[in-house]
Amino acid sequence: MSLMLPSSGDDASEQADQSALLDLAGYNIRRAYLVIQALFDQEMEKHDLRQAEFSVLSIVRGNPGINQRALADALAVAPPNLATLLDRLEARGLVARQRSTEDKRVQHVELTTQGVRLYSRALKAAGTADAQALQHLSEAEREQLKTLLRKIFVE
Amino acid sequence: MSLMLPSSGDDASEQADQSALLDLAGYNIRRAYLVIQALFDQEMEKHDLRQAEFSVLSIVRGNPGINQRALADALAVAPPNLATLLDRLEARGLVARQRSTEDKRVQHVELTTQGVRLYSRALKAAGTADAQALQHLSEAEREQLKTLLRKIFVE
DNA sequence: TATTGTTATACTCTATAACTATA
DNA sequence: TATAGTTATAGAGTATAACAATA
Repeated sequence: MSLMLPSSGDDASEQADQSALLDLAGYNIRRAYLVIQALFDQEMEKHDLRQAEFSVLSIVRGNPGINQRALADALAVAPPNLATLLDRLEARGLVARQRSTEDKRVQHVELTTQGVRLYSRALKAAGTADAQALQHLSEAEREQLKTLLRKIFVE
Repeated sequence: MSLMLPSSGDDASEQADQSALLDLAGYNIRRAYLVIQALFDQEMEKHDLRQAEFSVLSIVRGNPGINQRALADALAVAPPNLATLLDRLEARGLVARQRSTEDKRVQHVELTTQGVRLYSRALKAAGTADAQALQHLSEAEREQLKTLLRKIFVE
């Protein structure tokens, strides 16, 4: 369609040829990531949660009493950034930090009752964003997509 | 393996349960994106190119004389950010901006000879990063992955 | 000495407002 | 009035160094 463009590319209504980039898996992943990220953010905004905050709630929900080190590892977040993340979530009454009695350097993190409630609603919202992003894929295709993606990030 | 953890999550060698997040396509895409992005950056570093700069070179290579407006649209980059991107690439002698004679507001962008040469090498490097990220996928799986991803970002 | 968590800081990306020059 | 491109700036996200408390 935009093959053999004359060397002038004036027409703004003309779409640029992206075939070289579309051959790269990395570019396709990035483009899909941007779409689903936007849908996700739109849903999470309703709960005043950012991506990283939702991930914190999710890991803590599935691993009550996890310490900050393990939490930072699971999230691939640097410890200083986790500290400020938790500051905000704690100030909102969604998580609680408790100093370990066995090793006083360690802090255990838990969801508060309010945190559990918000996470439950946020998880539904995340599912909604997912469903929107995947609306053109069959159930089998959705499973296959996840399977293929995991082959990239699981060692 | 980490199912039914006791409510203490002390052991730092223990991996946190991420099953709730792994059910979400968005999380799988993000994790895969982070992996391929790291490999890509590592390859591009050899050519002193950032992701956005590589994309600029690629679009301009396939659309010589494209104007900045169309280029910004294709890249999903805000015009102010494209301006500084092009400043750097132009200062390095990789692209050239030429004011249109028909509409003096418009600038056409082209690769210089040096830009073509660098892009050619960078494209190979991008392929290398791609191959590393996809090393556990068969050729058929790689094609299917791209097909599935495009169903997400093509409207 | 090494580790957990914190503070402070810096760098990159991205987004917006305000400007210019042209149309 | 609207558009192409620019400058300046502000906000996220991310990364590192230096520190305090504890082991």
